[in-house]
Amino acid sequence: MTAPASSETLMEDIVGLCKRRGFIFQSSEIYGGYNGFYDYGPLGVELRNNIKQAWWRDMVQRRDDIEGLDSTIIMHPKIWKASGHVDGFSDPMVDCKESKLRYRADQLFFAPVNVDGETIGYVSVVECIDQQEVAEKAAAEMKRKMAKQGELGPIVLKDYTESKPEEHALIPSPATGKPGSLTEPREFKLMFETKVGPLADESAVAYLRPETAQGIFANYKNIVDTGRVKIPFGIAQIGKAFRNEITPRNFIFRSREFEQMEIEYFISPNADWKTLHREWIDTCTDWLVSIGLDRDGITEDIHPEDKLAFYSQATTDLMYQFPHGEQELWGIACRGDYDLKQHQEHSGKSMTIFDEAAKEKYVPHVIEPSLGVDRTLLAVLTAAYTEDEVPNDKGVAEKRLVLKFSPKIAPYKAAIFPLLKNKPELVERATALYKRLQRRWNVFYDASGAIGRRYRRQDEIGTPYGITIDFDTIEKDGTVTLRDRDTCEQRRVTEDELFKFLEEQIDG
RNA sequence: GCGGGUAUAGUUUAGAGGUAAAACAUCUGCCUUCCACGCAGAGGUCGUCGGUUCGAUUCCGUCUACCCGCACCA
Repeated sequence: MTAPASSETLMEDIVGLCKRRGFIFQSSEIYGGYNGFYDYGPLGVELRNNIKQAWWRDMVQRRDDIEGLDSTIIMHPKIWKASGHVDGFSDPMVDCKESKLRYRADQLFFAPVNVDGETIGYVSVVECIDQQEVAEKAAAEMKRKMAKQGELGPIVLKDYTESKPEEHALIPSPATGKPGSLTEPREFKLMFETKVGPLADESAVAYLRPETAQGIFANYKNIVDTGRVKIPFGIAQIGKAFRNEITPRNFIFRSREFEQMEIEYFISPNADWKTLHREWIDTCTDWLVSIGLDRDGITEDIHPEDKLAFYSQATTDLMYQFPHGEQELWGIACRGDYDLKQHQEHSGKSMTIFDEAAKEKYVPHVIEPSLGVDRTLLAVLTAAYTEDEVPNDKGVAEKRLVLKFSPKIAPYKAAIFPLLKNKPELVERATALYKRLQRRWNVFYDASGAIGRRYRRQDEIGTPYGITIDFDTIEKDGTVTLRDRDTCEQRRVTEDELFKFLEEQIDG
């Protein structure tokens, strides 16, 4: 009867619901919107905060081996030099206007073809293992086609970033083999730049962080020196990060301003990192299930060794079935000692730690579980979005839209209703209960309209429980009705039972 | 960035070269003893800028945003 959203839920349904109910708005909407930026409305900010709080509680506060951190968004530019982001995060790109293909300029190679010292044309090739061979074959082919006699000169491949402007019109596109369709190399800076201090010259250039991880590495020494930490231990951080994505797409899945929840978990270089990696993958999966994702919807994508980033020993992504397809949700990477070694080298400060248990000194290796808040929120919305049918007062089945959030992360935990608005004794009793509950949880009070309509409204924003004050409450035993969002079933409970129940469901 | 499509109330849509309509939602009032009840009221410079025209929300162009594909995503 119920169809868990996942694949058959259209992104548009979720976007529409988010707008209609005040979860997520497009940034700067009154000025026509701003590509890649989103704002969180009254319900969205509650959901988002609840996700972050659940993560912080489970990963930091309820663990003995992880410390928290909150570092700045703008840090010393040398950090990004050391991490490799300044060099690696801005790639000049070249487009082929004819084939619509795009190449990274440093992966597109070309060479002039010389016959008896005369340049008869150019060949180009996309970076590959046998690129020299491919280029030489193309050059020989060109010589043959042009029916040139003479000695073919050596083919010296250079990448496109080394090309001279006058050569651009002569270099063919690898896709078409014809010259003239390639654009000038254009820089796509993936880090946002700003200037720090009153002087706006080059020396003042600083970056908005493209990840929170480097703030952790930069503070590693501080925490080792002050935190009484012992290997293995982790440092966790939640914070905004910024990437000037070429194409932000798919709602909040890829945006230019986003928030990360990252842990750097430091281990001995001699540790069995494969086992520890596996443990982290399981911990992360369990956590996603605990906030309401379907375990069957989570799959593991193990990056093949030859495709790994240069710093990585192993990476496994937890994938989730989003409305736009199965996509990366949580990356769990074994980064070795690359980052700490880089900072040790660039800063000149020792990043070694003395391992009391093993009586040895080393730069620890690190496992990095890195999760996006916004992606998690989208996954939670996807998992929660459900259309089912419930009978109305005439017994006819009617469509119902319900967000089945886990009580832990639901924006409102419960809604309190007086059965009727025009009976002061009901309103008074309901208001009193509302005030009591509000001291502890984010709850909602609603007196207007038919009771059924009020239930449905709460269903659509994912409030797990409805509490109704009726005539039995004030005339008989003081019990209230507790209505379950997912089953629509009701039962009578005393106020004490109510508090105990909510405590178990929400804080448990 | 490229190609294609779209843009009308909070949402989903209708509409005609002559200053706009429906359903649902929202808010207010009345009514209502448990799953979208009923009645009365409230809301729009038709995405932006420009052009054609006596007159443009409608036709044309620019920009912006969104959707689909390609490419990109250390």
